[in-house]
Amino acid sequence: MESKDLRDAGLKVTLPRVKILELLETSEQRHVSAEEVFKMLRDGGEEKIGLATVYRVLTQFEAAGLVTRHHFDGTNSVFEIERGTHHDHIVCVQCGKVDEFVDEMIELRQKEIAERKGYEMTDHSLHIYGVCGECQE
Amino acid sequence: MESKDLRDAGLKVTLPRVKILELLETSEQRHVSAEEVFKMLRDGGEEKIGLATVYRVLTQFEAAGLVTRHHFDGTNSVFEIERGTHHDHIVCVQCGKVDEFVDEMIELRQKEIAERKGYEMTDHSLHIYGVCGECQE
DNA sequence: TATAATAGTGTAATTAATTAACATTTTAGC
DNA sequence: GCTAAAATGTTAATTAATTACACTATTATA
Repeated sequence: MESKDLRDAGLKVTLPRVKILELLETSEQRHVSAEEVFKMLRDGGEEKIGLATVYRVLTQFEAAGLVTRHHFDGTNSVFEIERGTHHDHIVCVQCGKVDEFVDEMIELRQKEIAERKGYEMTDHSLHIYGVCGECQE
Repeated sequence: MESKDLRDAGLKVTLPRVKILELLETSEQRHVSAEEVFKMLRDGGEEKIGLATVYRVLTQFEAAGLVTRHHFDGTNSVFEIERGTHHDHIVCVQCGKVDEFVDEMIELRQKEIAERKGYEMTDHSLHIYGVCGECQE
């Protein structure tokens, strides 16, 4: 039930928020841009929700830890619903498909590097770009 | 001599290109945005070079392999002159300072991960975000 | 359940980064 | 030096994202 998650996040339960959260939870694509969310809402018959609201809601969700924002390559941000487990991404440069992975060794090395350089690490982002199996033909 | 590099890259030798390349080679900051390049040119007395030219030239340099484009966090792209050696970045979230590092272990693991997932790796980007020593006070 | 206080929304306008159009200028090879 | 092809500067257009603001909906509480 999405209303629970919203309330827990200290957000009022409103139609746009419920619909967007629902959409993020059920979407085929796990990584969607604000524009895409907007279009998907439209396609789902939700015609009254404005684009600005989508941006606002996604930003609030990010602040509340419900979603994570990624800047894959350049253009626009994509959002991903939070499932508690940290992971990095591997993105197909042809079709845009996104896979996920975790590598404890890499995680550890990063912490060490930050420390060695005198930084207090707050975050990191690792993206591998490549051509996925299907696009290799 | 910059003209040599430009010619080798198959680009005509023009004043904007020479100036921009020179600037990238001598700048204190190794990572600069197009706007910053533009301002630096202005400050250096080069008042006729337009912002659009700066963007164009930087994009051409990128295509020619003379510079690398990075998308640190969201907003705008920054460019870095190519020095042959690959490296990743650690960015201070307070002051924007950028340090560099290389870790062979991480490099290797990434290749393995891409392979395991069936991708032909073309590139990768690893950014560690944190608070640098100076900003920790 | 009614209601006031507060927060959220939609529309339209705005900003910031980047790109495109196009007339003019410059470069490189002859 | 001359000419074709490429590059530039100015200005306008795009794109992603944010803001202003009047209006509406939610929720705690009576």
